Amino acid sequence: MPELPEVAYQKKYVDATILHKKIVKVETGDKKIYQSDKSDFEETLANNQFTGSERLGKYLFLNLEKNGGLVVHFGMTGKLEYYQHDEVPKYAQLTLTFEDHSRVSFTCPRKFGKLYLAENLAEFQKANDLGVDALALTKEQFFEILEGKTGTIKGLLMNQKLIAGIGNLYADEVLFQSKIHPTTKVDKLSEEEKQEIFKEIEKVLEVVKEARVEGKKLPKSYLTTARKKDAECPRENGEIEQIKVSGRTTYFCPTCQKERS
DNA sequence: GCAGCTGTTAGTGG
DNA sequence: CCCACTAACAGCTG
Repeated sequence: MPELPEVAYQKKYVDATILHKKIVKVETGDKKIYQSDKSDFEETLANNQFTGSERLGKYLFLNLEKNGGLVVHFGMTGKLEYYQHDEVPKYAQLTLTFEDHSRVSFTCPRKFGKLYLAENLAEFQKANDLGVDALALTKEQFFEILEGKTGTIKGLLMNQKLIAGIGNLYADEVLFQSKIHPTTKVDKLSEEEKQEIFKEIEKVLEVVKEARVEGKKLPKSYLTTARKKDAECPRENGEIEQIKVSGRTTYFCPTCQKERS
């Protein structure tokens, strides 16, 4: 459940399910998920309640009535599940029982997720060196971030310290929509190309977020729908290629996205 | 059986 | 310091 659009969906989900209910029981799981002592989480959450939520990049901040809030990072497989029955879902790493007997579990099979306690989101952002949220990014901020960078554009887009919220999938999508080769060095981009990438960051994330939140499919013109070996380019310009960029599997169309010499 | 995967981080090396 | 690459984390899928 990881990149910005999927976390936006989780935000909508918790807003509709777990707010304003008193937490009467806290059950914690594997210590590695918890970024501070489990006892701190138990003490903070018990007899408390969530009053709202905020998203920053791939992180979800669940505001508590007292003592700050709970921050969730979903890793690659984490999600929040709200339910009324007794069986706790498999791979639950945190389960909260509310006064009305309903429950929420943070499940995380691969245990790449993380839970934090924080005073507020701004403090958390600072403490964890997170960049500006990809959907709050202004053109001026984006151009400033690009200034003086020498690495690949894909590596930059995925760097959470610079821009928070874009991962492997949507970095590829933004570059496909912008018709820019993923290994293009940032200092080789023209002003028009930078402008185009900025425009597509906002567009791609809005379109995917809308699709995730409303449970709709992605447009056929999206690379994300053709993200596998031997797939056809959505613009029918040949076969999609797979390479490694910044250590991550990368899909692109060699015809639409020309490599820089 | 084995490789690969929507994420992050530590370590290495250029 | 910046950047690229690798391995590691753990479970599931093809």
